[in-house]
Amino acid sequence: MWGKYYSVLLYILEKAGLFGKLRTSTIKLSKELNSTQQTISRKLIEMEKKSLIKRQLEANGLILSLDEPARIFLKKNYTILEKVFKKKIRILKGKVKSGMGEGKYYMSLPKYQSQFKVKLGFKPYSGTLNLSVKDRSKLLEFISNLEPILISGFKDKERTYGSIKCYKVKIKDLGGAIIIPERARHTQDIFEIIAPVYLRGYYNLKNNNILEVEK
Amino acid sequence: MWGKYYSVLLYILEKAGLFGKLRTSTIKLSKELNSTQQTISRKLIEMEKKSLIKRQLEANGLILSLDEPARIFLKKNYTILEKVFKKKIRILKGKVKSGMGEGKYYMSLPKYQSQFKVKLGFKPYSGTLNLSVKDRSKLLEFISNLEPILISGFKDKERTYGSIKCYKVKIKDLGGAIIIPERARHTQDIFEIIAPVYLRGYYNLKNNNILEVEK
DNA sequence: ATTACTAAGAGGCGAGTAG
DNA sequence: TCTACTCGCCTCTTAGTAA
Repeated sequence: MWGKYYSVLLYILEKAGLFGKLRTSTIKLSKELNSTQQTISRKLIEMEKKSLIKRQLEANGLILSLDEPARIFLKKNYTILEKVFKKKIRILKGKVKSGMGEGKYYMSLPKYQSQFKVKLGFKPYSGTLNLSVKDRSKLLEFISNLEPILISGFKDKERTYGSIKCYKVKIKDLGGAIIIPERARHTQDIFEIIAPVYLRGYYNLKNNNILEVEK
Repeated sequence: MWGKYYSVLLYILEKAGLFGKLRTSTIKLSKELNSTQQTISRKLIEMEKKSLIKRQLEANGLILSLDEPARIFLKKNYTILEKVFKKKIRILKGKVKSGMGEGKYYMSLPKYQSQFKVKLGFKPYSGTLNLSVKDRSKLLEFISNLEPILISGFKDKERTYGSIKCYKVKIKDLGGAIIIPERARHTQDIFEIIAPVYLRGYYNLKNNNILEVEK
């Protein structure tokens, strides 16, 4: 609806707040918004006509403030964004699945192991537990506001071992981590977790049991 | 920067979340966003080229999801809006000023008095205290997230008495209210408060003393 | 210094329509 | 049905410039 004016509105909001006044000039605005003096001048006039802003000409520039319809418009935008960004998912449910044993192999490599111990604060059991989610987006959303811990990759004579991103989580009463190899097929809906113990044994897990991972 | 695509991005975000997928069609989108099928089709292609979205053609429509740059862009927008809308100002400072005695006259009118008692929960002292702020925007911002309580106006033989908006506040240890007559000169930087007692006497206030009004 | 008009060119929009 | 192309129309942008 007023998308054309959105960047200007947001700029005024940021600099002056909902009710404040902003001393500026069309030249300054054009630089800050990657536009031209002429375009800003015209837009401000249009916005004033549409009651989006109040505009006051001064000797060396102008004074701008938001008008009521713009305040309502921006608030509505905020409400939509807030719904998404404030929703903090605390729990991710996964279904226990069998892996192919690659996890066990990689976890056993000393160059990874030593980093895990230092960066995660525990010495992981030398194997991973595979969990599946309905949709990979669930996993991505869950980790999106977690701090990634980077385990660096390395080379030996034969091949290259990629780096791994870890996200610390709680698994029932244990501290553990979700691990995501940097270059892996990100297509499937399976992720791996590690913990100081053999999780399958420790919690007596069978395939297709549900396990909750918590922030 | 991507203002042109903002409404589409916001729509996908709202319907699918940051990582989710949205089954839709260009026709459906065009209706929801007040545009045309052609324009939406073109925009989606452009957005895909700019890596704003992922776009998957299906037999009867398409599947859309946000791509990383769009997630970052939307998050940045949210952060700016959040700073403004989350900032809850809890205290408003005002400087005590002399009024012209009109406050006392209006507050004494029984048709206002009875409403104050019922709607505010206290019987106000029959006078108002005038406070000035540096800038009226401070006042507007302060009351912007408070619930207005409407005191209706009335007529007698001689004239009309306008309605009044009240906002409950705390004044030190007292419950009181900011009162804003509906049709008053909104130009000046003075507002009035009422309380169950004569505030000037109760707190021994002199002109130009600072008084804090709290939510 | 400013703001803002003019005019020409760039680019977005949408009806018609193909696949 | 659906998506997406073409093309005429129209709006928006911006250099030049007046005030």
